[in-house]
Amino acid sequence: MRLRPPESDFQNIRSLDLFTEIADQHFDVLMRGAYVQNFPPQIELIAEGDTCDFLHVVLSGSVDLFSSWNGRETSMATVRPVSTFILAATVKDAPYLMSARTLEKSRIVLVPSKDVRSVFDIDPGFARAVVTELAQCYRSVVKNTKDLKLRTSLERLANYILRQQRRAGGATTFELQFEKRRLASFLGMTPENLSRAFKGLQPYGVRVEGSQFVILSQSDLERFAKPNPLIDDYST
Amino acid sequence: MRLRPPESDFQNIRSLDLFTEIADQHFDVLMRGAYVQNFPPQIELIAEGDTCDFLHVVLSGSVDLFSSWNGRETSMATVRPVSTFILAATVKDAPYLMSARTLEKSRIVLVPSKDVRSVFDIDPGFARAVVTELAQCYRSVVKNTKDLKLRTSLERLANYILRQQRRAGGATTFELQFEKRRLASFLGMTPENLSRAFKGLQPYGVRVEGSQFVILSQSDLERFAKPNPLIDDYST
DNA sequence: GTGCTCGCTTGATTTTTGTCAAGCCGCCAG
DNA sequence: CTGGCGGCTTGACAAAAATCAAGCGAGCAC
Repeated sequence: MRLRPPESDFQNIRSLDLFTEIADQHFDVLMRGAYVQNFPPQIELIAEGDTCDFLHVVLSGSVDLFSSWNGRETSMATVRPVSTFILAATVKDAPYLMSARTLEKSRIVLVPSKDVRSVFDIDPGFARAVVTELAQCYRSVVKNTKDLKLRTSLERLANYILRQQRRAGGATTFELQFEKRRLASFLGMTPENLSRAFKGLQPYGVRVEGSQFVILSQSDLERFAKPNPLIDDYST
Repeated sequence: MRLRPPESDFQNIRSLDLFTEIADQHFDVLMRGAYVQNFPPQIELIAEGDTCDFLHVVLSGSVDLFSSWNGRETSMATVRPVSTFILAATVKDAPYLMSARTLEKSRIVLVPSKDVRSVFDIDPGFARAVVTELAQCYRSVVKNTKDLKLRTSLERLANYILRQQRRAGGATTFELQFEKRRLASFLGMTPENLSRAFKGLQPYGVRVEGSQFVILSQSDLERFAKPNPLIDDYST
């Protein structure tokens, strides 16, 4: 089942921000120890608390990061191609704080954590990329915390819709990429409340039909949502 | 007002995890560009959205990191000596996501961000320390998010009390280091609800008198709080 | 087709949390 | 001492969110 990554995957991985500045021979070191694997949907890749043996790179498909406590569970983030996850656990050699499961059929590269750490120590370009990526991750979580603590669930949903619209290229119609129950969990609410929240946004020109979102009035929605780059712009 | 750090401060800064592995001459570079300053209480040091010119190091006193949106405000973290803040904005050269204000009279070192970035590129020991520190920060925020999303406010308070107890060396009696209103904000609740939550923990053996916390029954409190290292252990 | 599952929705209800208003109390200036 | 201020608490109430229960409807096995 486990295979060395073929040439075609190399290019995908190499094109990641994390690997653009790495020296060729160091990239080769990482890839020599790496495995690529195809997973079916709904497979638990890692469990929180486990020790961290591999940095994961999602080449295709998508992965849900989630956490549990006392019988409750919450979705923390969705990882889409091409990006990495659990970089922090990798560099700290600490246990995972989140579990991960495939949402759909996914192709994933596993790079041994100790290789990542040793290349970090000898390749300044890679070191800079790791620190930039980590800072990016940190800032994303901080933004998420601000979203959770400063906004009501209706405001979170409104801003989520605006962010997804931006990701979809600004179109007034776009698709939700996963189940509504997962969206509810990500936004910190119950599926029932998400249903009601969709209705609550109708007065601001939002229509939801199945997994299709339609924004009838951009200005009304934005006036209500009050998006802020220091919360909603995930690129900085 | 602005002064180069005197020798006595050097030792404090040098002893930070961030600077133990840095080469002497690189540490000197950072300190040559640095300023040390004493601030009175309640001074806003940085405002979210500002560009990041300095890495901040708290030598004494304490600093509150907080964020605002749409007229609301929430406390994100408290920084105590000796540690740094806004490392992520520094390495990314991106705008601050949080504002910072002194809680009490505080002594703070300001290290120019560009010096931090340039030393990062030439000093592998420092680079490793930066990435470790950032990973630590990231993991702390993830834990905080899990706390917020998986627990009720009463459970958050119970676990907060247990964490503070640990910080205080495990004693059954210890002091809250700041105002209750700030604790309420940090825990994501109103001051009124915090008051009621204190009462709600009385059946589990928690007594609050002024800023004094007394744990009458460790086991009852722990049975209710269900602390978990993947949320409550800030050292890993 | 029928019957089933599963995710989503809806309504009724309870629980939790926030808001508003008032009062208490320690602290400090005058 | 006295008065005022600010933080904390309390109670009554309103809003938000979770829970419970039922029903809908698309997809699928048979």
